[in-house]
Amino acid sequence: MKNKELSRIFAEIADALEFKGENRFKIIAYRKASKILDELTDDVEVLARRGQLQEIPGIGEGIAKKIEEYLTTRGIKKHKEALSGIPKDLLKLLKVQNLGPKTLALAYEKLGVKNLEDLKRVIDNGSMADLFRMGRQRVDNIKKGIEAFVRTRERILLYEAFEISDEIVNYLKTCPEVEKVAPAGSLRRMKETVGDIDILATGKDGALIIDFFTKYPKTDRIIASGKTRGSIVVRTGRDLRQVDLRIVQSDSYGAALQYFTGSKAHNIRLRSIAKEKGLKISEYGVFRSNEKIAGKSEEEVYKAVGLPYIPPELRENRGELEAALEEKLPKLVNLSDVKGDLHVHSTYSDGLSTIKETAQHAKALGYEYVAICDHSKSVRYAGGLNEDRLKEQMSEIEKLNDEVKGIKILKGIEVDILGDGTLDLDHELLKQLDVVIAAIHMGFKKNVTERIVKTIENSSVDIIAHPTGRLISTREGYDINIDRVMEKAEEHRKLLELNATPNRLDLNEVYLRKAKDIGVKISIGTDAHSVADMRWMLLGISTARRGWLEKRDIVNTLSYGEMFRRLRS
DNA sequence: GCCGTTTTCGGCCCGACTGTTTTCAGTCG
Repeated sequence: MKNKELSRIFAEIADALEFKGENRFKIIAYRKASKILDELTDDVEVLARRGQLQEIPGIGEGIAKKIEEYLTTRGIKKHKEALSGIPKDLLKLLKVQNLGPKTLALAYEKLGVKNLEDLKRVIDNGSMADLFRMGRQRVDNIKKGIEAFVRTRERILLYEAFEISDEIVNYLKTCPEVEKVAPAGSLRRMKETVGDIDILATGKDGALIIDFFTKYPKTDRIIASGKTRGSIVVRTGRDLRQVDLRIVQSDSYGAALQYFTGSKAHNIRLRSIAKEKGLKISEYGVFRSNEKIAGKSEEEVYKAVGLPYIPPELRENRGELEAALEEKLPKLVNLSDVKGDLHVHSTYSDGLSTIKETAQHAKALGYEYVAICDHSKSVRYAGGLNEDRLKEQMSEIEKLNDEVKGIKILKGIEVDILGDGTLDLDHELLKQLDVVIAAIHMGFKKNVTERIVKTIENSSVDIIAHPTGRLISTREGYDINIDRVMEKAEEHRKLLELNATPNRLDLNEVYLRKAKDIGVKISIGTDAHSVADMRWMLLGISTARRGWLEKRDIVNTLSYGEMFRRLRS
């Protein structure tokens, strides 16, 4: 698929045009096209062949032609033209905080800055500060931006962001001026990775709260501090991470929460809808001329615009506003709908908790069942089970099922898919298990689609684990034809896993939505290697919600009996 | 560059903070 390549090219065009001071709406259009292509599950080449490119909202005549140009000539003239006269590494510097396109262009034209090294040099030798409208302070801010640019990873995993934000939220709760405080931003939307951490608070004296905020013990430095907004950089282990706090009065809480939760694209679209109705939305409320008509709660804000409440996980401008207008929003699955975890490891392979501990923990979580799915023998580094060890485990589970009441322990395995698409444990033995999850852990580049298809056709298999094999921000995932896998899974009524491990979340939200459209059911498993990891179910459910999934799309929301019938059907 | 039951031209969300300025540009979210 050429989707990602094209996405990158349009992002580069946007950056280049921004640097050159082009019309900003044109830049927005290219950015939007880049995002669309990045999230598109259909092959852009197929759409182009069918002449359907312009059916995608945000792709018009100009961009469609450029996509076609790329597909036939392997290049885009506009891309080359936009980048011409710009040194290769210069645009990367747009990611440096406090250094925008205008300033960068000035530094390039007047001082010949071509890359990070040049930028550091002109800052240190003082020539940067002599530029028009610059000065010591602005240069100093750019210098801090460079430090962050070098030291901060782009985005962190959702659960890491949670840990940071929880601590700061709890700190803020100790401030007497603070009334309400809650995380917002991509964290509240439960996006798989989070950039900056956004927190919203209400209180009468904003300046006092911001001052308290900036005194947070792990503050590395203060970026901004005013009456309604503060911004600090906190030290989190080896990394630095920006945290923004916004303060509003409590009668604007809903409007502010809505606004700061985003996404940006969702808000822009929402405000356009409001504008069409003669309304104006800001973080302070919904206004008709100068009269405030809503703002206390998010429900109130959406209602004022004539919409039902839209859950944060859906707010990405991926059709949720249209669905809301038509009263067709999905009834999203909730954590409380989950009746069991279908992928947990034990001390038999590389897990840290015993089967008994796992069962008791599952019971405490309110589950009806938990599936013990340890690795199979070819995953040597994880102490995978051979046939004999698996039989031992099966009889222990049978014993424990008599001993531990109120929870069903399922006999399972995470069996390895070998290079030729066969499994590494005996077929007859697998047939005796309750749950068979099949997974690829080796040979990521070798005929992956064919191996998975063959596995789906294997009657002893119930679930395909982490179907794309991606590791968030470290590994791309297998070269896989996901359409073919989903169609086969649907045909054979097999389940695809939503693996809830923080750096997997595989299937991702985009593929989950596709699975739902195709009619493939999903099994959420935490892949827990200790009872504490079982809390990751929340990440799984959040990702499912971001993929528009409802209770009926997920098998482990079924009661034990129903779930078991579904596996055996 | 995209888009259109008021438009094929003229819009395109809205506001805070900072630093450099005597009224605003740049950056960010």
